[in-house]
Amino acid sequence: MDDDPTETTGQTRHGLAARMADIAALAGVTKMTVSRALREPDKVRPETRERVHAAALSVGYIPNRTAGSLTARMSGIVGVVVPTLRHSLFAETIEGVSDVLAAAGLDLIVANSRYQTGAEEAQIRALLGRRPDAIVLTSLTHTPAARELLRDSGIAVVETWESADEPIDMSVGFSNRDAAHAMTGELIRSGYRRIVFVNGPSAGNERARHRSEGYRAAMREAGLQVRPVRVARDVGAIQPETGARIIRKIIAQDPEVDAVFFTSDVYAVGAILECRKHGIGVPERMGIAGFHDLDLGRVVSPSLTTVHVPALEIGREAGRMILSRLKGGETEKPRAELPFRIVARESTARASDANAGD
Amino acid sequence: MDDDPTETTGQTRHGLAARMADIAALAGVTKMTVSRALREPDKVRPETRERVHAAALSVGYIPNRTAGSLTARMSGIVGVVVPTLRHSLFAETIEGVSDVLAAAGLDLIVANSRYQTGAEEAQIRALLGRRPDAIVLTSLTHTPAARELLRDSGIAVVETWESADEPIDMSVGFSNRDAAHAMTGELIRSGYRRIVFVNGPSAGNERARHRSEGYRAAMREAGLQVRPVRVARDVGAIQPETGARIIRKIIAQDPEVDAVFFTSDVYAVGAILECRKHGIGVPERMGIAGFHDLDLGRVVSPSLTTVHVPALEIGREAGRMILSRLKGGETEKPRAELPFRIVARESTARASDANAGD
DNA sequence: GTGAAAGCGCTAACAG
DNA sequence: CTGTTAGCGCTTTCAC
Repeated sequence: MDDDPTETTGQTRHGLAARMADIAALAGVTKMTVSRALREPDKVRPETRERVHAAALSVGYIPNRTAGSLTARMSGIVGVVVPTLRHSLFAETIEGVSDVLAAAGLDLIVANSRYQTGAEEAQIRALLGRRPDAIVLTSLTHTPAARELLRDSGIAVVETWESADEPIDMSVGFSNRDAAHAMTGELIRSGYRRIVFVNGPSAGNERARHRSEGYRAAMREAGLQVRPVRVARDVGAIQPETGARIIRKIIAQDPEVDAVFFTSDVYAVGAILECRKHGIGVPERMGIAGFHDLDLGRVVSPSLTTVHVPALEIGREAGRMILSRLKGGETEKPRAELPFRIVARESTARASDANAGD
Repeated sequence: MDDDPTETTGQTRHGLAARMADIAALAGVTKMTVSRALREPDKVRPETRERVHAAALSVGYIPNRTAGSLTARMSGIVGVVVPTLRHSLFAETIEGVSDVLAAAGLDLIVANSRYQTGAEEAQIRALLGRRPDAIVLTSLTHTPAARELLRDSGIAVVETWESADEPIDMSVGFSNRDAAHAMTGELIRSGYRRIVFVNGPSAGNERARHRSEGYRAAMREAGLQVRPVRVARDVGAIQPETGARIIRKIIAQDPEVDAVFFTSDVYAVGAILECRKHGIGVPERMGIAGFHDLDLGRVVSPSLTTVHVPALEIGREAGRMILSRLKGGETEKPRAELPFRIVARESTARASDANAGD
């Protein structure tokens, strides 16, 4: 034996206080054998293994992974940065990542950037201090410094939600352009012609740009007039009231509009309620569509037509990418694009389901 | 100088590869001075401090907190166990914890127990391997082993949501009993008399028991007949359909019932939709109330009367408790009970807002 | 199959 | 204000 941790106290330490050396002493082996018995049981003679396990159990020993990480140069930690946890979609993505990684013994450190790229950079820097084996980003945009930090770190990075034009490393998301295109097409097929798209704040936001593009392309392809994209701006969190305000404005300024496609279910639901309040028939007089497939849309009346986004599956796929990079030593930089789904409900179901074509 | 990390390569390492010794060499000081300059700048002469900071910046040095944790015997990590992330309330609580702790430089490891106490115990065990400075529990029940593990660990533990009868350490929640009592009272004041309470699965669930008690007490106090509490059971996640099914059953079996108080907004919303489908007037013929104040309830028609629970504030308070224990070295075991709020909306707003009295 | 030596990168504690 | 010494608790890398 190379050390006797009990020499001063004469007592074996219990629980978290117990060290590997305590177990070694109890089992009459060295730390190294304890380490093996716990992590690579096959490499230890069954009899020894039993003794070690019994000793560990007797004092409730839980190995200190902080110490382990330091030597092994693998922390078993994955960092996840989200703009907020109060948005069920990001929470779902985290749950997806967690599902896959927890099974592999990896722990998740979750940080939220409060929708500020500056804060995101700070969070990434803090995360890197923990020497994570990988980082998952769900935010929209990153500062150049953040990108450089991540690139230089050499660890696995998965950017999610956006299909980044120039990804740092790996990425998994869906096409916002195609989704907006598909939903616009759905509205056209339902007989709407004078369709307005309401976007979120577009400053430095690829997502917003892609969705606008999808809308415009679909309108052009159908030979319909591309109307100016409106921008929803709310103070703080996204609110239904903003959707209500916007649809009021649209109806006042441009009464011939017959459908509005909102970049978020929250706005769309606010718009539906506002229409009902003012006796504006949805879907007859006005079609309304949203984005995200939140629970809200299922419950509002008329129920909301929307785009279902693969939030959970994005998280799972991000987890899988990390695992294969970590375990398999894969050197590829996969970029996955997952399918979205148009969910047609009452808010665009015109009785006269007029066909777009002639 | 006590070491020269560049002796072999002759090169300074960059980014995450850089060690404190590299910075020390660059700045012409020892590691200890670098350590101080970075963590306790006041204890270092300004001139030296500048040199160290410049050196650190020049190679993009980010201190390795894993190593720091090992020596300092403080990991700066807080573990949070939630039953799921797909429930916005738990996500909100995490965000609250994060708000408070991130500002103090603490990182959150989030684990989810999938609503299984066995899994929770496993998650706690895994968490303890990281030697967190504190653990926040949002789950309902814990295995005896989990409680023992936590107690023996000696770290700060905050149990949230439930006001545990016999807390492991600290706790912050609200009174489910009082909340159910208050909502039942609200229904009575609105003129309802034959009120049924629909609970969640009550096996080993204090919360369910407390809510039942609150309902019963309020009914008794008003001299009304306490009706059998029904139990909602759904496979997997809580679903509106279950609420629909239950209200159908209630109306069929006990037609004189004039109000149903559901233990979750999700059930309540399902019930409202079901009533509308069958032309059962809400709130006239049937009052409906929920619990949690989810977004859903604001949007359904008629809008849902519910109990607002302080999810975010619970998280924040948990964070504050941890900080004061960690920083202040407080030795108390605070138990906070935060206020809920009855949110009266249309689903219980009888035109004949009959007074309960005679 | 098991052990001994060495050290991961940092900080506590004390010295000066 | 700065430095020295001595580990934290574990795993890597050879030996045997």
